[in-house]
Amino acid sequence: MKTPADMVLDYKPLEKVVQNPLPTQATTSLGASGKGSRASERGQETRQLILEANFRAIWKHGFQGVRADKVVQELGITKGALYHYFPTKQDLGYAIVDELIRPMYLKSWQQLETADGSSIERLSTLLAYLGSMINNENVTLGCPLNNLMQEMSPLDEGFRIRLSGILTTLHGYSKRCILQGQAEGSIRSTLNADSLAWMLIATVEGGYSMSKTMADPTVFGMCARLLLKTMITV
Amino acid sequence: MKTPADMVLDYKPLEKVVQNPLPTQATTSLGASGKGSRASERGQETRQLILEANFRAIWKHGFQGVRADKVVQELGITKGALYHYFPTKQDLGYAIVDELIRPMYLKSWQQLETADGSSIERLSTLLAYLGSMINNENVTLGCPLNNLMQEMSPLDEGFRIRLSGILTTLHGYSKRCILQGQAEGSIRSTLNADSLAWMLIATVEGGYSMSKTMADPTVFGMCARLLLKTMITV
DNA sequence: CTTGTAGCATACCATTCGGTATGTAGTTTT
DNA sequence: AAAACTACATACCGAATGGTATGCTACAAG
Repeated sequence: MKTPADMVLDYKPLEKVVQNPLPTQATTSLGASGKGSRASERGQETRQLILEANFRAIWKHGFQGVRADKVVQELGITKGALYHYFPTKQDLGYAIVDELIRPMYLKSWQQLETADGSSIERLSTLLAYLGSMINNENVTLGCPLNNLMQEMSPLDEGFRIRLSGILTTLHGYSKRCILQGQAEGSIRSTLNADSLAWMLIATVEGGYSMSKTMADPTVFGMCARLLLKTMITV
Repeated sequence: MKTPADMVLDYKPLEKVVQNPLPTQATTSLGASGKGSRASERGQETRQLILEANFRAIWKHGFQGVRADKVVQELGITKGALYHYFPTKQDLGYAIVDELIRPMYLKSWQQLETADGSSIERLSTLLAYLGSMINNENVTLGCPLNNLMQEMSPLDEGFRIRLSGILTTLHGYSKRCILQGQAEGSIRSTLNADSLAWMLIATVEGGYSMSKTMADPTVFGMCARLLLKTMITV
């Protein structure tokens, strides 16, 4: 019989969150953009292409390593379009965090509260899903959130605030899921829920980090499986 | 009475590993440098200054973000000296990993094998020591090793190999310490030692990462204390 | 004492980076 | 239909980046 800990590596991805990580278009600061007009539709499409291409570039090269004009050039777009939508590179970076990275992570971690099953099952499903995101091609790219945290937190307070906001939200989802699990009796209640929630996120991000540098997707799975095992009531 | 888990935050740093992280000068590629000569002594001193100043700069700005000539300028050294010792920026980066970062981490983690006390005490001491490295001034700088892993692993295989080598060594220390603890009966023997060793490193690095972005040194302590608690025999 | 060489300093250089200024075709508003 | 505005394209620009070329001094070896 399978324990929840065993489930971790059995999981098969059901959704393509990463491929289409945008729930709804965030409202831009354009005050009077026509709502259904052709031009603004095409414009938003271009804007979106710029965002997504630069997201992938940042994933690999880091924010400082990205040359935004070269990135858009490969889309057949020129600097004109780039600086039309994003006056500075910083604006582009903030938009990528707000409109791509944040929704992406909230969507997957929110399932700790909203999905079916027991707390420990939801945790197991999340960890399995996160593990399934890693493959041999992208393993050395690591976790986009973690990458950006490492690079930008000491350099730009705007980035740090945005990223810590995401972490705080993930921590909230995790903590409430853990508390529920402790009430259900599936999670050891001697473990402080607040600390355990931080440790969950830390182990996930750390596991990604290990897999990334070891160029070995299995390291994440080992961490995730063991983390789950240590949480479960003995 | 204090449990090992409580010890984590009680620790007071005994050694200044970071301030003087260099055990012995690594042999350079200089074939025929006089052993005790004045000139080469001064030369090695300059080389060392360049290494350490750039280490600190990389810690904050990342490897790509560092302008090595500006860094040495603040030491009153010019580009001539810099490029005399390090033909390219990459050479400088590799030297910093090999001669500063690697010895620094090996020295602290090796105590998992060499220090006195039970396995769980040595683990507790290490985690406490690592936690004591974080203060309000440097919290947003994070862990130099983790920073470099995140930034450089996907970009430069030379960096990745060096950094994964460090991780492998830390994993070895950890695993043997854990196995010994399981033999002693202080660490839960139902936990796979290999996986647990990875999880230890992942949680440490992840904890640093969380503290860094949250700009809150206590997060690391929460993760470390709880990690220890989940390992101990119940 | 000459010759070589380590240990720098100074000046120069091509490329790149992030950004600006300007033009213009199409679209929307009035 | 005129005016205004959006959505780009093109060309240009100053500063920074990473590096090179050269020269000069002190010391060490032969």
